[in-house]
Amino acid sequence: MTSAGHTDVREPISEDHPTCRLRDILDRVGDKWSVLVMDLLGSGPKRYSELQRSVDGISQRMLTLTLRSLERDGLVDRTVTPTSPPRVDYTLTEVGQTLSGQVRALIQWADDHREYVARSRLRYDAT
Amino acid sequence: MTSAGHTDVREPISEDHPTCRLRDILDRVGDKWSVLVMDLLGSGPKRYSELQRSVDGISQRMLTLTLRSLERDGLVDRTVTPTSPPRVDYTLTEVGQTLSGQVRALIQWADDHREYVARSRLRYDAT
DNA sequence: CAGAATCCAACCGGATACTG
DNA sequence: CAGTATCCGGTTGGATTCTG
Repeated sequence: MTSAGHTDVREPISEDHPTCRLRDILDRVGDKWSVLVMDLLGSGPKRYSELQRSVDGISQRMLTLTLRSLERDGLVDRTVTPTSPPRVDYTLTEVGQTLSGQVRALIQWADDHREYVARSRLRYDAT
Repeated sequence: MTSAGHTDVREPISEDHPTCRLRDILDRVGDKWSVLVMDLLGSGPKRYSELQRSVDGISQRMLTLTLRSLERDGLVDRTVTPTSPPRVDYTLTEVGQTLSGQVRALIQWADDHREYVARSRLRYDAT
């Protein structure tokens, strides 16, 4: 589109290619902590400390960054109860739940093909 | 399961938690280049140089690493034609195609919610 | 053409310490 | 309790050079 002279080779993927504009969504799904947190929130609202205890190995820093990011994207709601000490609850939004569903489908795929991938790797590594 | 004394708090996510064993699959989906390469291969076999031209901005190093990784997992087939100069074609395997389908579903989700996410971010950043 | 190998800068994320 | 701020080591990936 930008220049002439192409034959039948696909256009290079650039900024306005659909796949690229979806990068941030894919990053989200690929993100270790986001997936784990969304998975936990899928079973109901959780407090900050609850998440920290449940997501094994997550640092305070990463939990906060992950929640902020999910909140920014409208996937998670943050509810502050200004008691003392303060209480903060996190919930999946409706849209967050639909993404969570997609992730679950992906997890299903992985489950269905775990053996296959494992065997492929063994075979490949034997070379 | 490992220790007593829990109330109703979920078990911490550990190595043998399903979500963790699927980490490598999610990493694959979240990987910038893997998704782009699989997307391209979805429309038919491609040569190495063809991929390099089509995937805008990918370095030789990353293209090779990505293809090796996809091949290792049994998602991509590599066919060498030992002419001179050599010719190498890459194709999605059957399993690779099914994953590609999942990714497409995810891309569909992102398409359906792009506006929502964009607006969420604008609102959040305005704070 | 299709890679392999090396080098190095940038980013990521864990650990730690501090706060309203 | 629910964070924020700072430091810093490890990994990632781009640029470059070389090869069958």
